[in-house]
Amino acid sequence: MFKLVRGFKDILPADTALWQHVEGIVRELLEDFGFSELRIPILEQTELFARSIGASTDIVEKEMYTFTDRGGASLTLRPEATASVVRSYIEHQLYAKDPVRKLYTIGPMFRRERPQKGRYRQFYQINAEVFGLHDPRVDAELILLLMTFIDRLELSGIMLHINSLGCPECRPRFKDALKSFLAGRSEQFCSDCLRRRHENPLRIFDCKVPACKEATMEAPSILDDLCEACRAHFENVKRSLDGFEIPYQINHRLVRGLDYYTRTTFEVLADALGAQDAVAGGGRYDGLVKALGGPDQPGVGFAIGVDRLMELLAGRAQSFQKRPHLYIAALGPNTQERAFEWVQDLRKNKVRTEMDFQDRSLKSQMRRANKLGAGYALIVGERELDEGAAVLRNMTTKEEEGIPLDDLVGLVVKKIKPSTAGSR
RNA sequence: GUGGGUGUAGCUCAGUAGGCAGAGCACCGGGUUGUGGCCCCGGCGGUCGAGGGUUCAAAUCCCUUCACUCACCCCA
Repeated sequence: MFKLVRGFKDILPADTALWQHVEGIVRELLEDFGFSELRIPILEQTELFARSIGASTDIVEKEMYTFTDRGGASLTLRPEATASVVRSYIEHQLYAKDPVRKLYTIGPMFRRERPQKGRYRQFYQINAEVFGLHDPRVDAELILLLMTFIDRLELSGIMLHINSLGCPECRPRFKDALKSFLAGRSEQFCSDCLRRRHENPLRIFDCKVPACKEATMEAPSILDDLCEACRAHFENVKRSLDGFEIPYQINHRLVRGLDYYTRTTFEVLADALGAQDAVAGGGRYDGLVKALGGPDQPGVGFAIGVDRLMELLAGRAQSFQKRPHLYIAALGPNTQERAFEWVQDLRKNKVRTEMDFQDRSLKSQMRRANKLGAGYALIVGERELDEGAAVLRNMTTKEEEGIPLDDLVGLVVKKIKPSTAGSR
């Protein structure tokens, strides 16, 4: 028997209605905020990711699905979306007509990590990116969009963390300060941190080992070392968030995994999740467009981890399942033939209709109507054919009434349609 | 890549001094010769993850392997 590839998963019919619902909400919201959808491919040249994410990051070094295609090119299944969006923005010169662009994209990403709760090798992200604007209000607006989305899903136990990572002006300065702080304390850190100290010192703040956490308590904070422009930017973001009345926590230990981030960074954490508790994350990446060969245009964006979001919504899936409006219980071959025609005509009228094809007992058919959650059952056997009227039963009130066969479809549509608005 | 936990019916899981593979749910049928949910009865359904070993006898003991899962790493 064939099985799923490790770390990959099927999203089964029981869950797809919920996925569609969530995607519907976010699409509507994004478009209200002025975003347009961009559909990008799943494959890119490997070099794109090495240049954007950072050649020495774990993602690029050991997690990408990279292969050589038959023409000899090195291609990679995208591990994230921003690089592709930027590539597209540059390649099609979307900035030429208007440098200010708000783009979103939804789709799967691929990273060959060891799977665990909330982490898959193929996972889904909703990405939103804004190009061409330096204004800190744009950062805040993006966060507002994200939190509004979370709000609409009625999630609780959610926290927003924000930080600033500075810019090429002030971050190197801070890195040096941090390095010299760490210099004399190597015995206080775990082996991972000692490695991080060289590769990406900011990552030390991310360590989960209690001793490391404690050892960094007195470490310098990037927020104290920001240059004047970055400080002002961060203050403005906070002021806007306060204006929106969005609660947030300033977390100077918040670090991004990808190299391209500058200034504002943020993460949405959910305490109902396990170790992988970040539902969304993002920030500003002012140098990326230029670094990838485009004009010197700034960018801000975020990614929502859809799989993790779904984990938080688990249990709600059932209420989004589509249920038939009508189940036709037909008894005997003659009535089945008539019923088959009615089913098609009713569907043309947008009445979700099901019937039985197995010539089963009325009891069985009623059971099935009930199981499917049908709003109504239409019962028709030889007796009804003779009398010229079928029985329409309301499955919740149990009320029954005769429906003349000559205009059955029309009458059923009239009878059922008005009440279907709220039914699923 | 590292460490822990778990693999028995479609699902959730019982089942060790080694001795005929079980329950609940789900599914199908019946109780009601034409009316669903509750109840009752019956039925369907398993190479006990895989391979090897010990034994008269292995779901159970031993070895190997695979998968799933949680955590580390890394990250949405």
